Amino acid sequence: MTEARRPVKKPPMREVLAEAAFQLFLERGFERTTVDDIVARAGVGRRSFFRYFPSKEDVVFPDHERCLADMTALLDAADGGDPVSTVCDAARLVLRMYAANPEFSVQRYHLTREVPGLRTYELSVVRRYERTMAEYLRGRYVGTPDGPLHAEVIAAAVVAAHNNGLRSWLRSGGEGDAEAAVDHALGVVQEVWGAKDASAAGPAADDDEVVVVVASKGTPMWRVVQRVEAALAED
Amino acid sequence: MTEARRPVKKPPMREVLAEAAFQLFLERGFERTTVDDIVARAGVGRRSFFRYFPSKEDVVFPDHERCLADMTALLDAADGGDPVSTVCDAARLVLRMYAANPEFSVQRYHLTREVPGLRTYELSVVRRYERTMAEYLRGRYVGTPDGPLHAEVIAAAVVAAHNNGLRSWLRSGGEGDAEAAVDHALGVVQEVWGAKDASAAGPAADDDEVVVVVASKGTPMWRVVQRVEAALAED
DNA sequence: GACCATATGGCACTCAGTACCCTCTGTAAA
DNA sequence: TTTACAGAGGGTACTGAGTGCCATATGGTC
Repeated sequence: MTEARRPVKKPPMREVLAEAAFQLFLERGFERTTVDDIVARAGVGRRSFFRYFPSKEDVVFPDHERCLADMTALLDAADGGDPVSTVCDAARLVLRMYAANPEFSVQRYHLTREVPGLRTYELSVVRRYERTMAEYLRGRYVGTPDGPLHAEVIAAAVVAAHNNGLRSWLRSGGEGDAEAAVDHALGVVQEVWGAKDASAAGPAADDDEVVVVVASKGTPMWRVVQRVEAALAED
Repeated sequence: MTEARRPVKKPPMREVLAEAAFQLFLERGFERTTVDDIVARAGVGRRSFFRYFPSKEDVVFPDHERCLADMTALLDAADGGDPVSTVCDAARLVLRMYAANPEFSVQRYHLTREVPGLRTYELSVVRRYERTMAEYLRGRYVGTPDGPLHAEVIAAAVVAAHNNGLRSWLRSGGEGDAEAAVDHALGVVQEVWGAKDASAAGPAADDDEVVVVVASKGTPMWRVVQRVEAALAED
């Protein structure tokens, strides 16, 4: 058996296409760039483009498919623990994908803001993350009253919080601390919906321990929640 | 030529097109129906279709544009009161639009479930409602810490809750009580995020009144919230 | 009648996406 | 070596959505 060494001869066509497409999108805009323009710059046949990307929009989000798979794997592997906390970890997976390529993410952000077709496409991508999280939560909440409802509301809240933190980082040009922004945003959701990490924080406090909260009537609920949360967090 | 007699009452072309299109979508499916099929059945020119509907998908959601305008008007006219409660009222506006034509809504629901293109389009529509609500909340939360974040999270939660109630009604074939389903779902969100209607429930309780809640550590936050809320609601 | 605005139809065009078939190249079996 | 095979990429023609432009009604006004 003669094994021929195989030095990587060509850069993968997928990357060549994505690179050429992104350059053109930045130069002329998404809508004024045709698929023929892309394949011309990439020096390949038109048919090849659609072999690697099912649509022109897909080339703008080349890594989401893998990230969604990662999230599914993370949730499948998650055992016990606060469901909301687990889902927040799943959201952080998406953030890290963005943070891995700051300049690309920022450019894509501006591109997506301007092109309605890309905004819509991004929505469908985000929706898949949300559904994945909601599915996981639904499994964790079986038997509890309004389990599916809670699952969907919490997933939506987590996604909204994540996106808020992510966008504020993207608006800053990728300069600030993305993790911190998202952690803070997710914290707001966890304060309200999370079971608090009592069960995960070492020896759980006795169930007999109690906290007392005093509030005046009419206080906005999330203020009450913040105080309750603070009280429950005390050690 | 000499055929000058035309007592046609001029049924609005928009409705004629929407009717013809929906019939065909139910008969052959959305993707196997071309715009040419639609205009042929409607007996009008192809160009007229795109005059009334910017895309083939739009004809499936002919009333959302008006509903969005209604929601904007409602929020513009809203004064004072609990912001979350106001936004929930805005969501109920959408529900009532669906409930006004149960059979149409149910058929459209099944159509949308099956056709990816329609699902994506619906996402973009829902997103516009969500942004409208978030925009309103952002205005109401100016000056409060993390106002924009709260605005987006609450809007997302309200939309998710609304859609949960709406979908459960649609799945039932439009038989049950849509308002009740959505009210219950929105109630879950309001329990957590709402300021409770103390300021809107007649003579507000004195700010000096207090409630005391006792909870064991590790209690899921929303259980705590339910009890706090119940306590705050007492008269 | 002439005049004007609006509504509609017709036609041609661009471009995304698909189906089908071709070539090329490297590999394994005869 | 020849043959057979497989997989990557190229080429062509087609469908169908959406747009621009222009011609043609229709209805109202002076």
